[in-house]
Amino acid sequence: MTQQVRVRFAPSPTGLLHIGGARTAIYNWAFARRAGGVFVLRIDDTDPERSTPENTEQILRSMRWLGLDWDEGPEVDGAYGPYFQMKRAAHYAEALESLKASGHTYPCFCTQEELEAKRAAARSGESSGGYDGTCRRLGSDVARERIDAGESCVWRLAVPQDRGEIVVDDVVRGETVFPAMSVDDFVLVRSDGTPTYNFATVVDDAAMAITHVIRGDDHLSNTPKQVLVFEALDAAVPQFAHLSMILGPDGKKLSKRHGATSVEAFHDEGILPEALLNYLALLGWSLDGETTIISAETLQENFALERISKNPAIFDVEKLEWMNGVYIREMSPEQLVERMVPWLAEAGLGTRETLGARRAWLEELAPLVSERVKRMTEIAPAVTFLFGDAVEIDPVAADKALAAEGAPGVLEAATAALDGVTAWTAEGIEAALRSLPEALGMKPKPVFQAVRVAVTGSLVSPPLFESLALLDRTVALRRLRAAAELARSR
RNA sequence: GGCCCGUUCGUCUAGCGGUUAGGACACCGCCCUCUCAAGGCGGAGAUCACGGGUUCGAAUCCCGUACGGGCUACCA
Repeated sequence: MTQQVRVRFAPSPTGLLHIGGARTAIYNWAFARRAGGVFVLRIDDTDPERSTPENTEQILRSMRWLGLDWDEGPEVDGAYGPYFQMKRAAHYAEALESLKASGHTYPCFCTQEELEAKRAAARSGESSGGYDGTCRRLGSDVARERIDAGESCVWRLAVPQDRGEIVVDDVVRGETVFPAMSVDDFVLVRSDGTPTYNFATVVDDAAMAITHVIRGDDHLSNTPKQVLVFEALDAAVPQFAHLSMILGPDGKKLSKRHGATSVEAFHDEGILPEALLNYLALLGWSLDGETTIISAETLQENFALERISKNPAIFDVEKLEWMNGVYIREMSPEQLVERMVPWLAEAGLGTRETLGARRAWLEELAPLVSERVKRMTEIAPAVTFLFGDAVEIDPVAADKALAAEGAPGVLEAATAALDGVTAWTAEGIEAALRSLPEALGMKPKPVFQAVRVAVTGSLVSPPLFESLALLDRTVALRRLRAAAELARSR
């Protein structure tokens, strides 16, 4: 019998969903989908100091934006809830009781100061570090008395003395062996009664019947501890898969220093969710070594833990941008318009309503910009000249194209030619302007550059004829005349 | 310090005993061209971290070393 695959992504709401967490979530999600299993979202909010509801909201929003839907978790009821650790106190209490009954835990009365002293001694001396077991030797009667006397204590795991080696079966790393000696009697429950991470995680993973734990590399060293807790609880140990870290361009752990690291920041900076998902999926996993563009569907159908790479990966924004450009170019005009309207509105080029009323016009504009932008944020600046009457002419562009020899004549000729165009379409406009260079005895480039600067205000723009066609003829002519005036005055 | 993990073009990776070490981003050149892009074609770029083994044969297996990283909390 094969049991149902159940995986979980367990972010801590002490911050936003960042790139590393997002990738972990993607892998868990894809793995669950591929296996026809269940993807659980659990909020590990056991740090009351730093956890906030805003962060939780933010995380949920980022997950949804990326298209990572969960089967159980916040706002999605399931049979294994609640899905906030803060609401699971009863489970931890119950687990602690069972550990007390089986003798796998003991109370420790050592103070912070004593522990600090022990640690300092251990560092300078020989001992292997970790808790020295003072309270483990106390004897249950004495312990009982001190608890009854109201002395506060933590509960530590009594690591079996004869455990030998702990073998962690990791799909990514292979079998990793830890000497049980290297695991000390760590704290399960704090003196205030709250569980520590290594305890809560295991209690929940066991209670939620998690079959595969896919998480960051930084937890690999915690795994032997957790294996011991699973064993003490007499629970099945899940299959593990530890993912390498994502690093910044300098090879150091990714942080704010490296710029945007939260999923939300990428959204704000014009990255599409499908591109981020694609990029992250391939940062540490590969379909075949050839494929670079992969859809969420393909990912769900092909993701395999076995193809996760072991080495840490450096986050390369340039490649992400390239990928984002690919997705922008792949969109149909209708799709692109749908997606770019909010960005245009935000840039002040209209409201969603006024822009919505110009759908057909926007759909003609879309293909003109789609192949020259990498991020959604670049669209508005590239098409601003198509909105409004006048255009602001870039001084450098004016110097280069308008102050050039013959510019006034070019602009006058262009004005006349366009004035006579019968069909105001890209084709009609091109037909009218094509013959201009020859008629003026000039090379094509300076002629079209002068017109471009006059109409778009810039030396760089979408194709001239198509752009003109999207402008009102009167607006275009007015701009040409204004530029001619400007050119003459130079 | 102890215990773990990692190391193939600048970057992401393919490779799982025999390959001219493949692909993608970035870079360079050419073509296309009204600018910028996009696209097409081509190029440069990896003594597979280093040193020992095993083997007829090693990027691939084993052992060291170096470098990088993680854990070693009443953080997660």
